[in-house]
Amino acid sequence: MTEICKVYDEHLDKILEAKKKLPDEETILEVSDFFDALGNPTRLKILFALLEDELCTCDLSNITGLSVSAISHQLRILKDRKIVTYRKDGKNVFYSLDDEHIREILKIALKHMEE
Amino acid sequence: MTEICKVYDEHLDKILEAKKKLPDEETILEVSDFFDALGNPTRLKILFALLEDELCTCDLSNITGLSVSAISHQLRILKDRKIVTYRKDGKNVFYSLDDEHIREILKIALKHMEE
DNA sequence: TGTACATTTGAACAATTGTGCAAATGTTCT
DNA sequence: AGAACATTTGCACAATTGTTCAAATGTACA
Repeated sequence: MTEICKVYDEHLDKILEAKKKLPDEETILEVSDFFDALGNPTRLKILFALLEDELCTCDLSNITGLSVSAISHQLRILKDRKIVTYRKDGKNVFYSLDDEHIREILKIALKHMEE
Repeated sequence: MTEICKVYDEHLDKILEAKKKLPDEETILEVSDFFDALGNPTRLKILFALLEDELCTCDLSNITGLSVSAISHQLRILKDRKIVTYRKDGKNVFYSLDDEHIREILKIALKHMEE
């Protein structure tokens, strides 16, 4: 921090309170990674497609119109961040949403946009 | 798309269904912008701090330990994306969360991390 | 009007990100 | 083993992002 800014006495309580209740750095970074994973059009298309049913890498490439490689790269990010899971079946790898929170958050976000 | 990938007959229905239900490009981009705004540690700190109470730019700089300028840049993004609102009071500008969806989503995300 | 201070803005720069390409790996079937 | 095809991976490169610094703008008050 380079600039200095006077602390108002009457703000002091609120500042201390906010500092105290702020989640710790590690949690902030985790939540940030989570939202960051959702904050990309390709990854969102993947997730919205998976709302219906599990799909393989190739299906997702078809649905999104992006290269299989691009989809695979993005799936890795979603997998690493525990947003999707997968099961292998022969040559195919089927991806699906990891849990109910994802579904819930996607729904709220869509609703948020409509207003 | 350069790579071509054979469409399985038995996947065809699921692909068409998913394509049909996918939100349109514009909506996808809006939702993506929304999550993208939440996917950054500095902006998250701002939002978590605002869960308690409205705060001015200077307060937020204190709480996060970042320069006033950095905070102001990030506040502009949150403001543009309708995630925070503000009211002016003399020399100060007080920011607060724009609506209940934000609060709800932040809470679910925190819960999601704990599991 | 001038001073003090809160906030915003624009330029610049390093760091990160998303994609395609080419090659590697995995799996099934003959 | 070899062919066929789904998937993953590493590299490269353009595009985007977050921060700082310096300057501009806004507001209150003497």
